[in-house]
Amino acid sequence: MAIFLSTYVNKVDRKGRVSVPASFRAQLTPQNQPGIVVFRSFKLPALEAGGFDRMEEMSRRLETLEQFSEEYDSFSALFADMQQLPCDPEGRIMLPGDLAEYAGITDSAAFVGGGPTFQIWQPQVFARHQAEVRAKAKEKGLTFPARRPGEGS
Amino acid sequence: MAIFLSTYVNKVDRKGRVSVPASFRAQLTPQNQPGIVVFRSFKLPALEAGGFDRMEEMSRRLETLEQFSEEYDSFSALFADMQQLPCDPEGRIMLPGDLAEYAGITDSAAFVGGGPTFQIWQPQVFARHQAEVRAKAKEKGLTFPARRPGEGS
DNA sequence: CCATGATATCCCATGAATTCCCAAAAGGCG
DNA sequence: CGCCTTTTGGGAATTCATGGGATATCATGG
Repeated sequence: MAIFLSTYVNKVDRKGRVSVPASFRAQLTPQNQPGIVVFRSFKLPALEAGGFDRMEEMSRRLETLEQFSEEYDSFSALFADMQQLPCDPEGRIMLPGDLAEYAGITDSAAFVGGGPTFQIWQPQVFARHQAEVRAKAKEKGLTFPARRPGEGS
Repeated sequence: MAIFLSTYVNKVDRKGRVSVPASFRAQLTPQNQPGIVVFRSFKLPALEAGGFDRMEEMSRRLETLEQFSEEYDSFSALFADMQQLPCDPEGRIMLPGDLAEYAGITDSAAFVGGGPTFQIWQPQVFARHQAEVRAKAKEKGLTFPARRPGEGS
């Protein structure tokens, strides 16, 4: 299973292209489908992304929900919002205008590893968000590795 | 299970490379991935580090949480701050500038064994920290956790 | 069905940063 | 005292991000 780590900030050129970090690409190439799949995050001003296999996984999970339930509908709506972005030979993607706009991305983009998936942010917006999350994590005392649920300190 | 013991101080050369202590490497080589995973400690001016397997475990645990839940988010945020640092053939890693800066590391780094993981410190900062911790432990008369029922030897 | 313009894709070039490779110092051990 | 492992150093080769020009693809209107 692919694992996306660390944060990389790359430039968006005037044609709207951005390099996907090489280490992310390395996680993606094993797939049959080249490129990434992206959709707008529910909660955050950012884009959720992953390999094609990740979306297949989400599709399988969706099937565990009851069809015609409200939950099912809202998640299946996610798939309507997804776009598959192919990589060019140099490993870049073209960020469609509507997605870039949603995330507020203009001249550079932060690729943020999140384990099995990753996100794409406007760098400064991410920096603020990251600071908040880090403060919370500190409160909660998350460590490396995080304590297992049930394994009280 | 890898166990990291003792403290080693190695030099950082002008390219930003440091040797990982040979005994640490010996603990890491059994893994498929050569190299270590590092992130900034929440509480301390130091870097937390471990083998790649630690991180895979985190990723697996993350998969057991519901995506888009708050718990999932704060957990996956840890990955954004982690960096996988591969070893070169001589057993060195490249310490990225932002991490080195966070720990105040410039020309030498202390690798501090911490059992299943280890830390990387600026040597003098670590010396002070070490002294404090020992003093506190003595004061409090710390005890070591007993074995839990049901856990393997 | 063709012409036209805009968009997207490919291909190559450049500079910077990283990684490899070889080799010398330093330290440990018999 | 000499051998072996480990650390350290630097030059060469490679990878990577980025930019621009040329070519292909698509949608639109005629």
